[in-house]
Amino acid sequence: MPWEKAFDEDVIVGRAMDVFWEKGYEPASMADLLVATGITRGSLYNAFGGKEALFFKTLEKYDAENRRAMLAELEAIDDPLRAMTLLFDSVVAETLADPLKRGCFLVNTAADLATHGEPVRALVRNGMRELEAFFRRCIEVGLARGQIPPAIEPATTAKGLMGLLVSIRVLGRGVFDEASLNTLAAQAQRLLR
Amino acid sequence: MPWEKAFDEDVIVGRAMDVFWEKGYEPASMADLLVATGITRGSLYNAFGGKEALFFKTLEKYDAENRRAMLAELEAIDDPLRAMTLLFDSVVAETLADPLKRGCFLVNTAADLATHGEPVRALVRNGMRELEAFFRRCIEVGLARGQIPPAIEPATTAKGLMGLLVSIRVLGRGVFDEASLNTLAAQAQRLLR
DNA sequence: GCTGGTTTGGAACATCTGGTCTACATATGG
DNA sequence: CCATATGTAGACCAGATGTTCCAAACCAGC
Repeated sequence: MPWEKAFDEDVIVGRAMDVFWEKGYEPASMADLLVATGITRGSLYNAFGGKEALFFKTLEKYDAENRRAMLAELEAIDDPLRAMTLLFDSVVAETLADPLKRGCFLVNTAADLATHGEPVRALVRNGMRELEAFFRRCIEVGLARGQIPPAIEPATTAKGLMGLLVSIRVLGRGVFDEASLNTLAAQAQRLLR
Repeated sequence: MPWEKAFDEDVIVGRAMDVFWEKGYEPASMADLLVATGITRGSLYNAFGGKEALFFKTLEKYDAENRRAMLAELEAIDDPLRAMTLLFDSVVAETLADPLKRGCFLVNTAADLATHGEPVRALVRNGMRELEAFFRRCIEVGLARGQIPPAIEPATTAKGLMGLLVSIRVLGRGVFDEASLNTLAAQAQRLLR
């Protein structure tokens, strides 16, 4: 009896993601979302429930397609030092390449956590925890292979690297120029020596 | 012929600052601002011109009373290493002490720069530049006094320290716990060795 | 004690907010 | 081929948004 939807939910979530990513939660209006997605109010509320629920879905999608996907790619690299360097370089390159200076959707949301409810907070915390865990694993492997000096502590250094990565994403939104962002990435290397 | 205002502009800006600091620009409504300041619409528009202009004034006040004031205090300390350590420890302590987890008004605004016009962007950039300059001066003095290894480059290391400080302020808003924030501060020390 | 320029309080405004509701379209199961 | 369950379109809603406006209150100088 049902009936096949006239749109692909995932495509709609993707378009809504662009809006939230660029503007943030509050400044993104329903009108913006309707124009960007191309569907009508009725369909949007029927399919997603409302602005907040849609936001959560967009954040989930971003987390899966950007953070998760990138970390998965990097995990596949056998050289942990190279993987970490590549992560920093990719993020800097991505930052410079985006004329809209949207930064990282996850980090933007983290900087604005007070606005959101527990589900969003949990998603952000989890994403960050996994990023930290990625760094820790890389360092541990690097230590085991003798690529990293034994004095380096995996857990604490991982937090430091994560901090620098977060700062690249924040300061990349209009405070720092290209040279300064590259300097930040280089400072991350120093934490591994 | 004029007539003395019934309120102290600076006090009003201070109260408005609390609202913007806690909620951010967009989510802070005029109604919020009127309640918090205790003045009426007419007075607010007459005295400040509007929401955007008022926001700018609150940011200026924050910059002067928090960032500027703190850096001035720290400049007065003769030991540059101690000054930098104190800065990190103070920021961590401040972060932990605030139950509202408001973070740093300047950093919050930086993470959200796209929302704002050139005046705000310039103010944020300037504040950040001065923070970086503070670190650089500290490092230079530390080098001259032999407290810091000669291999340390002042300009690049200053950017790294700034990055870690920014990340403490961002992640302190609900992502990291006390131990992790202290770890971040400790990682900053490692950039000076 | 006027008078002139300001400030104040608050009503009024147009627009926009996110959200609901209903009439209609559509495809599947019987 | 009809009944039904679901999806769509978009009118509609109440309330909030930032802003404007103006009469009344006010103080300083004449």
